[in-house]
Amino acid sequence: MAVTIKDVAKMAGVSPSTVSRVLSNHPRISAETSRKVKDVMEELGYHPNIMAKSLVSKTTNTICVLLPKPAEELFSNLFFMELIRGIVAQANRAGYDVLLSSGSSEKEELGAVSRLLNGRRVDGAILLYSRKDDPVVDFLLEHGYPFTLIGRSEEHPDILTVDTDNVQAAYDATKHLITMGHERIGFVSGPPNLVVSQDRLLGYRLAMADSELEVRPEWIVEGEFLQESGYRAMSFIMNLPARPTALVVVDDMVSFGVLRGLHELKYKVPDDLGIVSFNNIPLSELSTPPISSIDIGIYHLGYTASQLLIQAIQNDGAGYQPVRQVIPHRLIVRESSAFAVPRK
Amino acid sequence: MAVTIKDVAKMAGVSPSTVSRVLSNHPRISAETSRKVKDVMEELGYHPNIMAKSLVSKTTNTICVLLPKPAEELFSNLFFMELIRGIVAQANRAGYDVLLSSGSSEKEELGAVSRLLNGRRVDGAILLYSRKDDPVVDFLLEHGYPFTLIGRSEEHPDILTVDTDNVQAAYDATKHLITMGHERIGFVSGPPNLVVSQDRLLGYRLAMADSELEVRPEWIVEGEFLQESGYRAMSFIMNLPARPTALVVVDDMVSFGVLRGLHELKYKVPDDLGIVSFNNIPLSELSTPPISSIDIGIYHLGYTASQLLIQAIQNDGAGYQPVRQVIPHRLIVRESSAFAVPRK
DNA sequence: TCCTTTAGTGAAACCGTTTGCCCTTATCTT
DNA sequence: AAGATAAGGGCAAACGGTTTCACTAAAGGA
Repeated sequence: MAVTIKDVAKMAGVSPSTVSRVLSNHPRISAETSRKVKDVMEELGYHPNIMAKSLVSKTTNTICVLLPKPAEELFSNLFFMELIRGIVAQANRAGYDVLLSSGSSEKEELGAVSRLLNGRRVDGAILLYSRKDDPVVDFLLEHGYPFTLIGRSEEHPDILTVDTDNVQAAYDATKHLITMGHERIGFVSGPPNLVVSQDRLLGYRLAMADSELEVRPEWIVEGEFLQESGYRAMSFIMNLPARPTALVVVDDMVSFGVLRGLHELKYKVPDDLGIVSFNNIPLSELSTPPISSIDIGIYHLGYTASQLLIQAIQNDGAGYQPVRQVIPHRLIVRESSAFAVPRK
Repeated sequence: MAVTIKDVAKMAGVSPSTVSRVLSNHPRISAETSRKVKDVMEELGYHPNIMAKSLVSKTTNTICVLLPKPAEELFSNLFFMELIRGIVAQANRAGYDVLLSSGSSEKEELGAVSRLLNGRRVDGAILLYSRKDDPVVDFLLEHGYPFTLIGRSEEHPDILTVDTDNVQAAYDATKHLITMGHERIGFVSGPPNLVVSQDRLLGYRLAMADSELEVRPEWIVEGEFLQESGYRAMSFIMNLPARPTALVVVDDMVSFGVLRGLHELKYKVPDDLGIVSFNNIPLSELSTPPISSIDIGIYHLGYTASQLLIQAIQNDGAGYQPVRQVIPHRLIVRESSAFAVPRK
């Protein structure tokens, strides 16, 4: 049987309340008593029971990270790993624990959220990315639970979010290729129902328009955030009669697919096709060739999401206003866009 | 104010005890009462308070994953991602939540473990890999907390572990290269104080000995589980007067480093250097060229670790005997070891 | 018909903390 | 010197469940 606050109290010759107050540094405890109690705690190896504490304080010092439904595959993406790493680092620093939760179906997903939040097991949640009409967002909003969304919600512009300026990022990426001498530039996009896909596509279009370059519809290919998509997009694009000399690719994983396909077909990067993509996951610099990528500060994104969530939790009710925080990005130029060899 | 068991009881015209029993499917509740109570729960939107439940049941239905100290870098390794993915999947299936915990220093690490276990916030822990003389292992053992170690402990052979037969795996990898016609084979190892490094090195030696092939000391290079190590190992080895024609590499991430270096120096894989490595992380097939790798079933490893831990928790005390479970591995042959071009 | 089972439920104690309120002393005020 | 104030602690009631025990009513046994 574990040693409780009462055991300490008895041994120190004080009441349980006093021990509790020592624990929370209550001002009305004399230095002497505090000393004495702490000694006893040490001696007995006392550790406060977190559950009991949570029960009465109605706060768990725990947040949860909700892995999106198709987590099974996506989870393999280093992107999420980095995100979680940032979240955990900041949460731990702030004295919070992080619970990981995934559901294999949408129903399960909602069930898990409901169990965790309604069951008062966690104080708030982080959503790793934004889908359209996300029922989880609706649920959280409806119940007034604190949460941070990584990304941007079209339906709910006024919730707590941490995001990249994806339009600008894509603009920058595209401009970079243009600067390197490319004129025929394609775009490999993600699922059209993800806000991030839309934003990046828009940025690409803006940059092309600004430079008065033509954008042919067949140069824009949609897919998933998976390498297979990149592979497919690549074969489609390389078979076009007038094919682009460079590609803006929505995600590094997708670029890996493109790269692999090109390698199989004996094409050279960047000579035959320049590439720049997004996210700059830790492996972007390790591929052959290393991929130029927009660094969106994934770790930082997670770190900030965690920070804001905890702030929201702690100021809940106190007229807390949700924020939309934008994390700056920057282009990392590597070999995949090294120099232009425009072909006519 | 959230709706409690008492509210339900009042509304349903029964006692709280009855509601509680309905919740836990107690056999001695009439179908009629059960029906009635459940309706009321539904109507009121009742959700049991998990903390309260934990307090009295002295069980949290939560396990924690302890990220090793230098997690900051290692965490970027897809290996851990896969592991965690497996752990979470199985835990959730068994009705357990997973808490992620990392400490930036060894002291913090132990503090975290102690807080979580002693504070009764989690029922058990999973250690992601085994270090020599791990103080965390000592702590857990000393207090009798259930835990699973992924890997193998030299000091404590009789604890619950899930592992790969790394000796055999390395043997297989090496034999494969030999079968492909290689005779001069080197080995890029990990930190010497990790059991896994030792075991794999041993397997390599055994295979070489079995085939009566020479192993030159300079063909064995130690490093970290990081790509930089691979890069360094590569440049060292390629500068040897009589260099190997193939390499067994202790981890895929390290192979990426090797690959990158070779690419920079315009060497071809597998023509100039055959490579086979371990773990088969999801990116192994995406590199250029794709890496032959021993698939150790990372996900499965995590899944099993979780499963065994939960078993141990549930049978704790009931004469539970720790197990050492070995997950089978298999070689995935890809381009990096495609066919031998032995050089004299 | 009377006694023992058995099924179904309620009462109350308890899990380990926190905290509002009250009660002592010791220290000031005037 | 006596009432007021302040400082330091203790009591007991929550927090939201679970579980032992006791109780009632119906059923079964002799």
